[in-house]
Amino acid sequence: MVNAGKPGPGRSGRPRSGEERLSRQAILEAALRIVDAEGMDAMTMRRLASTLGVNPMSIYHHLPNKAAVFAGLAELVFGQLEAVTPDDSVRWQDELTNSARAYRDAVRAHPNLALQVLSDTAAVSDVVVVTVEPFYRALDRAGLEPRQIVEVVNTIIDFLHGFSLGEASVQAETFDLAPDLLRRVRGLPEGKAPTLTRVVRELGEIGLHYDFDSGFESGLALIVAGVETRFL
Amino acid sequence: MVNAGKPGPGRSGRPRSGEERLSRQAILEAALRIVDAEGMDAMTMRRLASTLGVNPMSIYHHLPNKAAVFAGLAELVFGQLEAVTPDDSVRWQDELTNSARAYRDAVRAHPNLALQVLSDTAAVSDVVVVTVEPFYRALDRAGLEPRQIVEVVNTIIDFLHGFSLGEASVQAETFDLAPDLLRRVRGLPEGKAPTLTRVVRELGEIGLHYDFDSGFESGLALIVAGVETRFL
DNA sequence: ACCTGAACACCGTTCAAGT
DNA sequence: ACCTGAACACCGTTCAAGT
Repeated sequence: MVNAGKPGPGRSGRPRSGEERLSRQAILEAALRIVDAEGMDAMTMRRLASTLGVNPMSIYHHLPNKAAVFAGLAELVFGQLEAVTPDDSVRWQDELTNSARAYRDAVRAHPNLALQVLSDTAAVSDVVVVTVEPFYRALDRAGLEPRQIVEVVNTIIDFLHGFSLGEASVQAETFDLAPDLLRRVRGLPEGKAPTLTRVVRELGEIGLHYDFDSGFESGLALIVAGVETRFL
Repeated sequence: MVNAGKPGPGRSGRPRSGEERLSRQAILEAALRIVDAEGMDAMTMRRLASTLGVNPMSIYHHLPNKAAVFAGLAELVFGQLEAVTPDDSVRWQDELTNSARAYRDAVRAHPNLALQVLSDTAAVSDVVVVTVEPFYRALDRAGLEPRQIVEVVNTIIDFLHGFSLGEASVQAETFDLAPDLLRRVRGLPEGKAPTLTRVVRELGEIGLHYDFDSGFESGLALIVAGVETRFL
């Protein structure tokens, strides 16, 4: 990952048509590479310009400010979300969970960006319009009423966001809860959290390890079971 | 909210015991006021020092860097979470939802801090140890096995985080989805999201307005129903 | 130990000027 | 329209020096 270096000498003035050195798309792609490789803090306007071999100010002709760059990145990420094609031969439960998995995958492809993506309401609601269709479809097939569909979709999206946030905040895909949690629990004043203490101890003895994949699946299963019970 | 102004002249050197002008607690409380009033970006070390009437560098004797200040704020927020006292006379379902409400309330008391709070894994898991006990207790009373309890608690926390993130990102407590959503949906290419389009249209006609309170409650109800179906 | 002042190596963005 | 260079008003943090 070599730095493209200084903008080079002179070369000022408007480039001829077709010779533009920059575009919104090219800028966003470069920004995404920086964020993926080195995190949000490394993505400064000056750094971005430097990797593009361009004057920092040039970027402002394509995007109004730094916030717009980040918003554009959120857009990019959701644009890469794989569309779940309608298929009446799968159970609505599977259509729902497949859609949820695609959503999770899109976010975790760029963990350094998760915080930005999940908190950028504008970007989120823009894609919600497009990416949320499979959720609507699955629940419609299940036979829910419009108001119920909206409720359930919101709940699933909230779960997806919370889960993705947690997943992105941790580097490893699987890690042992046991030592960390046991140490914390041991440090607690006697009787302060008795149930927690007991549950963790019982699990600790059989060797608990948390992994995100099964945590994700069990969360989805819980919600699906809730839908079946409440609305069918 | 008047600025406390410049550190004042001279007054250098170590203060006598009991005359310290600063403390970790005082610094964090000042930082929280800034964040609550003007947001995360306004909370700079120099600004913080200025409102404390102190040299910017003084802060570094109590907290190692800016990140530590933010981490301390996350701590503070969860410290304000109201403990749910054990009470066997309430149904476990109510104990669970009451605990969830307390968690939501703690986060939304400082919306500008939500992003930091929810993504600071260290802070989150530190309080999890203490604040998660009521969730464990309720599910234990319901009769779940340890492994099931952990699964369900994680799912609820994920939902809480996703929900809180969304709630914090919006200024108003209630807002009309209709105009915004209808506009977006109208702008869609024909047939691109047919179910969404239909569902939104049906709701739009009877006048949909989303409000966070009922969205929260219906999410909780869904999860509780899932627990009852899957594990009881 | 606790507070200060000057300094370093950065930022995002405005503005005037080039073609 | 698109790119540049200099400048403005900031940052977080290190370091040496005070008491």
